[in-house]
Amino acid sequence: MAKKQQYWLMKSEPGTYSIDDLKRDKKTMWEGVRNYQARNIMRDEMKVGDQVLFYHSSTDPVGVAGIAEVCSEAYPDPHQFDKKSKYYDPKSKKEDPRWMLVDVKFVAKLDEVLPLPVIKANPKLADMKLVQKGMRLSVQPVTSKEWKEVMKMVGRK
DNA sequence: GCCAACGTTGGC
DNA sequence: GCCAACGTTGGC
Repeated sequence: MAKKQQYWLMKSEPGTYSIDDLKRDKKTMWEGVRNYQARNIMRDEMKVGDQVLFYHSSTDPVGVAGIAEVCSEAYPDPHQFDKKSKYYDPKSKKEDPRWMLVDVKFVAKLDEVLPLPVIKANPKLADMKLVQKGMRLSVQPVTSKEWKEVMKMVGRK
């Protein structure tokens, strides 16, 4: 069976890690996710080759800043065992890690951020998880329809 | 910086 | 297992 192309949206505060950082690094561990739903998506659903909208939160302007691609299977977030890390989790055991992550690689930086209000103003994107009230998940699914519409809006095929 | 919405923790 | 208190997220 042919593998179906999957799409996601991942949020990051550019002060912590921006699309420019990813462009420089080429590839990064998506560390520090401490939310079970987001973890479950990374652990159970993400596949190498999945396409990712790289979203900048808590900044100006807020919105989609670039495109990335999942480039590893899920594995334990090493920071959860590092006492000095702010992502340290004393309740996580080496033999039973609580937090998983994937690696993500740089694909493209948008010429301009696609701002959240513009996304909200597009009726075709009204069902996007991102624009739902109270939606705070930092890793969330995007449908192929939504992906295509976003690509159209940013002038990519 | 504010605050609404949500998730997690812990007492009972 | 309930739920109040607390912490975090994230838009504005």
